[in-house]
Amino acid sequence: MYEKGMAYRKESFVNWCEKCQTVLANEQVEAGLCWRCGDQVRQKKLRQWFFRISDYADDLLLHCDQLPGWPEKVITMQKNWIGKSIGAEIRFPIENSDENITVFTTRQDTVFGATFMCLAPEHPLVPEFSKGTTQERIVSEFVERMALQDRSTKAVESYEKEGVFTGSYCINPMTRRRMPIYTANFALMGYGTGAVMSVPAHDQRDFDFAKKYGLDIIVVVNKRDENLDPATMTQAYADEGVMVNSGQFDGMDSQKAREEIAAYLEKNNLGKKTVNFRLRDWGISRQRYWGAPIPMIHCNTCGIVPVPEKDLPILLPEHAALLEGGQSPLPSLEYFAKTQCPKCGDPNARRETDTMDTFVESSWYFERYCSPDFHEGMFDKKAVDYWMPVDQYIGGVEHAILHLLYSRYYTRVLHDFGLVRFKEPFTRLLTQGMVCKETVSCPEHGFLFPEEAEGTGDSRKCVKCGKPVNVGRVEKMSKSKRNVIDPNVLLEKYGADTTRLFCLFASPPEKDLEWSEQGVEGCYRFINRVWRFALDWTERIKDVDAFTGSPDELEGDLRELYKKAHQTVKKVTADIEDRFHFNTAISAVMELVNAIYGTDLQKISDNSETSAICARVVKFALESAVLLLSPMIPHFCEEIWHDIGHQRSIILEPWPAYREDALAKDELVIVVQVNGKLRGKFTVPADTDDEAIKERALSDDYVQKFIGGKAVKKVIVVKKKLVNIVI
RNA sequence: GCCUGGGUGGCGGAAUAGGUAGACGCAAGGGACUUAAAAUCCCUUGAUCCUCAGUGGUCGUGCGAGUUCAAUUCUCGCCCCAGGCACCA
Repeated sequence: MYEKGMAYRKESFVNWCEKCQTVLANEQVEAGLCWRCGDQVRQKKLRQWFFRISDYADDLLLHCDQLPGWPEKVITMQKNWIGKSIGAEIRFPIENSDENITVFTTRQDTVFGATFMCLAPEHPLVPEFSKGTTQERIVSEFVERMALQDRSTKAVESYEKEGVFTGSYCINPMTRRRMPIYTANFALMGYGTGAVMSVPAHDQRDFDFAKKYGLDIIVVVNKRDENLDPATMTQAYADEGVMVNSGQFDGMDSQKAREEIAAYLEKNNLGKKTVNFRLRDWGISRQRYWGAPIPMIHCNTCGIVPVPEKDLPILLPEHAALLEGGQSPLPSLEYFAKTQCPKCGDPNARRETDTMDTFVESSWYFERYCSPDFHEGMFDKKAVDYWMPVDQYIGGVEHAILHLLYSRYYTRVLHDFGLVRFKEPFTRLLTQGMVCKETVSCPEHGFLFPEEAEGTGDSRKCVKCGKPVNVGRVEKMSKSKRNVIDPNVLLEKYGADTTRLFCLFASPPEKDLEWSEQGVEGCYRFINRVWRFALDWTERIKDVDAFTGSPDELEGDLRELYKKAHQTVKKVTADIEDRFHFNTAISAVMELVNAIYGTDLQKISDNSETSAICARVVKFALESAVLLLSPMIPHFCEEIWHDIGHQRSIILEPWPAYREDALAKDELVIVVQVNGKLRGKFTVPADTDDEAIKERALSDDYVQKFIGGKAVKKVIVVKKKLVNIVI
């Protein structure tokens, strides 16, 4: 990737704790302080490795619409994350200089209204602009203060907008107006060019900023039916409208002006039309011990040299002594860090000691899984050609953006290297909801496992020190927050089948779930219910063939039971195949089992005429239930399967099929509404036509009571379901 | 703050193409069986109102509007909860 320009180094900022001598993750910074030692965290500039994912932004975006097997919400999130916006780059000449500031904007139509400029505090020009001016100290203090602030997107966007004048001016290329240059906390170095042309009349952020610092507001887009007045405006007008105060563009529609102004800028060499992405290049460097080493060598003579392919992979030394504080031991491990330059042979070359973000490995592990024992490269191409792409990928929604986007990107890289034949790694995607639970923490011992808090409810105490615990909000289970449950407790008490059934029955998989063990008893009872029935009937059914004929050969309760079994097969099949909704699949089987219990089988069985057919229908119903349950509670089903007369394992059985002629109901329940309110219901044979149903509904005594002699305005008949009488 | 979801009985959830809200299960209450308990089985269970206790009335799917003969489902506005926001992975 390095040789093809897909991996490169650049400077970027990290959260640095001086006391712990380590880089902190955003979640490890709490209110600007280190979560371990409470020391001030500051932004430190480091030279780090990046992957050029931005080269693939357009392709990743384009193919979002070619993933029909992915949930819509994930597609939307990825599109928004990539954040393609079409706009223009505009160059603003700096006063008393030959240099320009380039900005990116999607609203070049408002350029005539730009009255000041804002640069990100990290922008390299900021110190230059203030140098030698009265603002120099104020600016450097501001920049220094910003360096102490959390600069994550989340934090930056929640700060109150503030900034300081740098002491310099630039010139609006369209109006020749002198624009003060500010540095402001809402300008992001990572987006666009790190500079924002501020148009307070038509951007809320700029409006707030201008009001705060008394900067000029000029209206350049009027509402179509109203003239805006900067003096009375209480908020920015960001919508489309009619151009004013914009020279030759006056009177034009703002949408059209956007095109025209872009063309004008380009023609007059003041800027150009351009596309910008929100997606930033992927920083893969980690200054940590655990992680795959980045296989690069720094040589004093040759510069950066990749480790030759024959020496890959570079393995992490597994027994390094950990250092005081939190820094990685790799740079100080001479046997690891010191190496020979593969190019010039210099024995004093140094290995790169940054390791890779673990997202790198999770971006291609699925390819590796196709040939885990392969030693001649990343993976065996033949195996990958055979197995990949993944037909059905399953993962938590928390991965909807990063992991899934990185995997899509990395697959493209492999594709462009000719290593794989596809661009998209996952054909169908199911994003599971998260299992959530409240967090519990002790003022002294931090986050506690649930079993480390004794007592009940809010009066729980820490088992280590007896102090009352703080019960936090419900959030996704995680190792770091310790709000986790050990499945072994359930496994020991109820066994694997009950535990599996319970987890599947609790809710559909894509939904978040707050963990609770209420209901596990019911699953245990259900399994036992099936077991008892099978046991009761084993002798009568183990040597007969299950009935599989037409329902017309049956009558009464047996016919009903037989149909119910077929209907259940259809429902369960659809629930699992189309929706992955195991909870409703299980309730359908529960209904079938209830129907089996609810049929007076003893009576039918005792009658010598019906006894034989009864055993065969019972066998079909029970077998259907067991087959349908077998993916969910396999051990239990295997055992019953043998008990009721089968030699071969149930896992070798095909999935049950249903008969179309056994699905149709013999009778329909028709609901009657008067003005949309339920007023009655009746049963008709399934082949009754709409007209007859309508007559029956209108003549119903009870319904007539509600019509009360009033004129019927309209009667709506919904096929096989409902009649609504409007009066 | 921005993006994406979600909100239905005491609880988990169902309603798959706008058409009977509450399937299935838990919990609770009552009963049967038992010397007793466990297990099992049966019944009741959204709220509320009623001199006609009924195949009863009214209300009810986070809140407020709207579209429709009909809205948990569609539209708009709001509230709350969760996930993501680029170094948790």
